[in-house]
Amino acid sequence: MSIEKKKYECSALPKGWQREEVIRKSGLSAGKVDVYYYSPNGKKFRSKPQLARYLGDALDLATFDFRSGKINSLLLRKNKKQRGTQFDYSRGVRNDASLVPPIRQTASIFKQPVTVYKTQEGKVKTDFKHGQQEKPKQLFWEKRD
DNA sequence: GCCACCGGTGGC
DNA sequence: GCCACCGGTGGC
Repeated sequence: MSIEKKKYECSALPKGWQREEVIRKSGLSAGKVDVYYYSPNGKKFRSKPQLARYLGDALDLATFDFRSGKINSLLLRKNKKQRGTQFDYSRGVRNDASLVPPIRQTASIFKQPVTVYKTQEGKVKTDFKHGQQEKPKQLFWEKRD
């Protein structure tokens, strides 16, 4: 059947991430479009908070519009409650700018695989459905040519 | 048991 | 009233 389902690369995200639109075909909400994302290793994401938890500090989603899959600077103003653990990057901090948000989303700036470790910040909510803590994981891959 | 899918609602 | 988010479950 021709259920509209499309899964494409998402340009606003690092290489390998895909965005999918699924149109609901029945029920009261028939016609509504659900948006999902898939990490390079195939994990499915249903919401921006879920994405943010997974990406941690590796990518700043502040201007990322989950629904459209694009960067929308208007989100900066209307931002919801931010965790207190935000770092003020605008001061004269000397950092390796390429590794610290905000990260340019257009280019593949990671020259090597990036591994993110879950740190012991905010307590994760009690979701033990999967029985184990997430292991360190590779979030993106280098483009090969 | 998993997961794709629609329902329900909290927060705006 | 809308809609982002996520709960719950039917169907496999």
